[in-house]
Amino acid sequence: MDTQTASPGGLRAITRDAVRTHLSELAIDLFTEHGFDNVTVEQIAAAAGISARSVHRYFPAKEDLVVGDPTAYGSVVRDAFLARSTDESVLSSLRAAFTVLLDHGGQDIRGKAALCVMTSVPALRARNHEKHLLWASLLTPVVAARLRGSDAELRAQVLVQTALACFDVALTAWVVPGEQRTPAELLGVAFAALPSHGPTPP
Amino acid sequence: MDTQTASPGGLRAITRDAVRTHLSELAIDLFTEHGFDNVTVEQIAAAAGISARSVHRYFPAKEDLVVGDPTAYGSVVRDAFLARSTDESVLSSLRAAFTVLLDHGGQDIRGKAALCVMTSVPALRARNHEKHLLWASLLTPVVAARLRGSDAELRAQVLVQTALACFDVALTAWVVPGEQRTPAELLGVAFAALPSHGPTPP
DNA sequence: CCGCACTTGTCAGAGTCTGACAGTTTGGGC
DNA sequence: GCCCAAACTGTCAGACTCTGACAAGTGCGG
Repeated sequence: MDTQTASPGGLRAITRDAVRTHLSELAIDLFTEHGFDNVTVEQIAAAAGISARSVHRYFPAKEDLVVGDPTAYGSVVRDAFLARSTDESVLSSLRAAFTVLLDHGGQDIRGKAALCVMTSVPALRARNHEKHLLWASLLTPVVAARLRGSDAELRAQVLVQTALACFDVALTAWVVPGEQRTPAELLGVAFAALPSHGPTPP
Repeated sequence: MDTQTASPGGLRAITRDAVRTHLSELAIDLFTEHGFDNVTVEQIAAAAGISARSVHRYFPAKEDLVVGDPTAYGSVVRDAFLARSTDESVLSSLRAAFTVLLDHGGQDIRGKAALCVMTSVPALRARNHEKHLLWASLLTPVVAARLRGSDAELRAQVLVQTALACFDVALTAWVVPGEQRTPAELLGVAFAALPSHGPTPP
């Protein structure tokens, strides 16, 4: 039933996740070589030795092969935000929350290959943005709870979207050929571009 | 050849733009009534009295019937930004630039109906984000030219994306039923949610 | 008045995604 | 160890979006 996290109890869910990651890596390799639009789902299925119908059973859309499960890691960012002290500014807490995601993201961010494909195809960037919007719907309520004054909901949306923009820009800058810094460092540079919001926490 | 702007000299281009707006309004009405996914291109074509193939000649994708031409209004924002004084902060200039777009947008923003449909369907929100990314590619160079220090390109991307987030949040808040304020006022509230960037210009 | 460019309809096809059905495999309780 | 229900898979069929090619119609310009 619950396919979002590999519950350790279920043995079938483990193999399902294994097939998912295998299909994803296989597809990303094909996309990087021939281009996203020049690879059909049938070719991916043939390379994996299964039918095209089964590929759509694991991934509802072709773009999900690159973007991954939208529901994953959304609650991770929210919990990381809730764990921060309410003394620091909201943007500092958001910056820390997304840094946690970067450290935790060694699994979901399958190297630079997936990001390279994603940044080069508009349809994939759009799908990735949908995932970010889902994260925003989880983050906005908890952020609004820390704001005072009128229009808390609207201002929370602005702050969350701003943090997501920093996250996106940092990852986009990470995959350019000459770049040497880590994603966490680039995220710090991105947040530093915003107007002062207090000293950066340790 | 040049289909992006209705060059006043061409008489055929005028009718073409008229058909475009007519098709767009017609489609938005059908979408608001039956839902975006429950209306096929053939139904839109039948309602307009033309073939489905011709609809795709005016709009490359079905989503473009709601989103509109991505290339429009991109240069308007850029020129509005360039017209601002370099004394004020970059975010203030961006806020003023998008305010110009709101005043100018009586044509492109075809009432709240288009926005309502757009905000309710994830695929349309994604397509709209692609349009915003095209605007960002025009804005980022001129914004980076006003920044000093290292990583000007990256910091410019952050500021442009932040301004776009404010623009998006303001328009999304505008279409909620109870809202009374104008888009320009909501844009001011959105920018005010960011950390202080100097006094708001007149 | 006529040529020419633009527009339109029709046909055909590729590709994505979904539902239904039947056969097979496998996990887990007894 | 056995058996059943549940899950997985392949195959078939269909709807829909989008694209290219070709022929026919329309109106502007010289």
